[in-house]
Amino acid sequence: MGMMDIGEVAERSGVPPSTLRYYEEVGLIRSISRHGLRRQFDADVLLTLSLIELGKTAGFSLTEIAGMFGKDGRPDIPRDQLRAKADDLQRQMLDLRVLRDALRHVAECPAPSHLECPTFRKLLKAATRRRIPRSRSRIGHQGGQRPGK
Amino acid sequence: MGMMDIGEVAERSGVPPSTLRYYEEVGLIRSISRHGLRRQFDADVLLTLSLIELGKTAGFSLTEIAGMFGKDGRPDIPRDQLRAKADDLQRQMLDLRVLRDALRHVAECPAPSHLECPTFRKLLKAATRRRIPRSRSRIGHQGGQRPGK
DNA sequence: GCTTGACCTCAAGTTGGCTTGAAGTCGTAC
DNA sequence: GTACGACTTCAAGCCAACTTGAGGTCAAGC
Repeated sequence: MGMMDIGEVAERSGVPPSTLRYYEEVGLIRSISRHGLRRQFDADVLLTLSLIELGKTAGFSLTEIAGMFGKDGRPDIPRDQLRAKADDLQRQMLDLRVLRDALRHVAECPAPSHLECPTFRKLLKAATRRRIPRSRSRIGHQGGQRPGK
Repeated sequence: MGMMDIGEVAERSGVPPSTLRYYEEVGLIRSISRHGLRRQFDADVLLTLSLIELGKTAGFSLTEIAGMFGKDGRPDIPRDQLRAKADDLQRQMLDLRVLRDALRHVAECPAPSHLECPTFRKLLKAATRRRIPRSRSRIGHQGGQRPGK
């Protein structure tokens, strides 16, 4: 039960085989052997995949994710940089909160154009004040976000 | 002081002119007139731009952002969809929290491979349990996130 | 032993979000 | 009145992150 073939991984993780092959190609995951031609993965790959999904949700590029945890869960990045990343995430959570509040506001407020609504402007301005010159790349294509969006 | 030309907008917002033109092309912002050939923007564009940045940080595509607020701050989306988006954000904040904790853990934990560390696995599994079949696109993307840096 | 179907490889295509480059247009300062 | 430099347009290019397609392989079931 330690080994699963690519189809099973795909089904269990929801990540399509083409993507799994791609992830392997770029070194994010590793297949442990072959059964005929078929890739066999260790069950741990599922955990790695959730880590990747998590990182993508947070707006990191695949390269950044690879760097954070390394392909075997071994980080390539010095501790203080990791802490800095964690702090970035903290800030990003605040941004999300603002956006969430903004959306909730838009959903309730009857003003025709929200840019004219004082409450809305206040929400945004508070966020803007706090904002830092973005260090992180484009998000997606991040990239590419999304990537990836 | 209501009007700024594109250069000033670029400088104040940190968004390059090429991007501003692109945003206008896709309908995210609007120039109010021209001075010669030069686009002139209403000062409100700065607020719209922070809204866009906020949305990108949250991993939305430009299209989604446009839909949420409309190009004049008029949302094109029914209220309950907006609320649903807000709830998505809420969930995303939880994801960020997990990732943040994971990073902090990686920064401190001496285990050589974190996938073997029980604490780490627990963190991830908790997140995995909670996860929902992703409705959202890429991120990042870019890729951003795209990501394309 | 042959068919089936899920896998394989490799190259090319796609999408989103921009950026770059060439060639041209203006308003302002001199 | 001309030189400058910041703008303009338009087409093409670029990167990330995949997906698609053509053509091939292989093990398991019949």
